[in-house]
Amino acid sequence: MRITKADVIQTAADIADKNGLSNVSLKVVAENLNIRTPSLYNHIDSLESLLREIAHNGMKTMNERMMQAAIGKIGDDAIKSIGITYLNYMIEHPGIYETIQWATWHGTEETGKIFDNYLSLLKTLALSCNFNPVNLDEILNLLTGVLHGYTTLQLRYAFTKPDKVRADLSAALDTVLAGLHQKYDQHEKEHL
Amino acid sequence: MRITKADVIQTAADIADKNGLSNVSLKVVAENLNIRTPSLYNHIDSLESLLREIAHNGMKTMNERMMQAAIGKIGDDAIKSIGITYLNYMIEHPGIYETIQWATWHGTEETGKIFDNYLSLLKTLALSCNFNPVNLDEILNLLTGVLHGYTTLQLRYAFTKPDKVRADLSAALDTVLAGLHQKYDQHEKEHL
DNA sequence: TTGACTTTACTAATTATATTAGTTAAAATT
DNA sequence: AATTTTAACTAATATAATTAGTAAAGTCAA
Repeated sequence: MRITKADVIQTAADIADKNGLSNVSLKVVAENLNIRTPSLYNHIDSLESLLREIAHNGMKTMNERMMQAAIGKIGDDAIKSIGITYLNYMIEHPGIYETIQWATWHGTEETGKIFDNYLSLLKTLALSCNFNPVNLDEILNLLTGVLHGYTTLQLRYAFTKPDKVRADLSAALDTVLAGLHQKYDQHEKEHL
Repeated sequence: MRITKADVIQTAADIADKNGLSNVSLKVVAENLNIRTPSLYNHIDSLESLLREIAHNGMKTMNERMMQAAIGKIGDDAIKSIGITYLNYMIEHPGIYETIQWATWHGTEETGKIFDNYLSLLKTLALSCNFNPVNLDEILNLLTGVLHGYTTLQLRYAFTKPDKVRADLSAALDTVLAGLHQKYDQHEKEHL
């Protein structure tokens, strides 16, 4: 009967997934929780901060899932695996993903930190691809960019043809990785 | 003294660029135009539709600029050129770009049509790269994805180090194009 | 168990904004 | 010049976020 902060965030996230971010209002969240709107302020600071918390929760969950997905894998294989995991999360939680994009523009330090955790995972995996560490930043920028852009633009097809979109993402990552290997692969020193 | 629909959109777009999309309200737009809020309804249908018009205007302008930028160029050169143009627009008009992203989620048929024009330009240029036309869709999806994702994620650095971000985007596109060529280049028929 | 304290709910009131209705004057059109 | 359209206005309404102040229920130490 008593409501916790986690309940509030969860409920709001569910509404976002079902009806879109623009339909998340304190009024609707409160109704879903069977409390009055002002009571929400016992758990949150403002609507904005609630949205940010939805985004942060989502980002953290994605990070965890991607870490899980990378376990036991290295190189291109690992990169593609987390890419598919990223896409899958977005298909499952389009509203949360929309909120994450909102947070790109309305984020705080915390938002940046969670994003850095993601970068840090990608960095480890990129190193396992045998790329020259000197170019790591360029490589990360490209990988994060492709993932974000590709999944966002393909999301509208992802509900009707999820398998095709997944396969296409995999192919797209193959292409990008091919380019990266051609350009940044480290050659073993031949004569020492 | 009399205000036109174009004035309203322009004013709203300027506010978005200066203060961010979330600070675009009918109240503020009206104040900037020195009219009362309800008078705006002589020009627009709703706040939502105004935002959509900002996005559509911006997308059309980008399309025009990219077409200009592609004139006299083919192949990788042309692709990179429109990529830089895309990034430049975003740096100049972050608020409009934010609105375009909003329209990704709240778009109409019209939004789709304008996006198709962009795709159509990219398609022509991709064909001039000598890629196998069979794979055109995959190629377009990757190119649009990289452009959107890369620019979005790099925007925060783009104001302080625009030249670096531009150079990095160029390098990233080189990488992607290298991958695309390796995978999709058409081999001329050798014996006819 | 009781009493202090904290948490979380409530109602009532305030503020801000979008939107509608109805009106009028200027501009454009015939 | 008469008519129609356009675009401004004021006044009113609706909805949502937020604040203030209060009460009940839960927690915990003595």
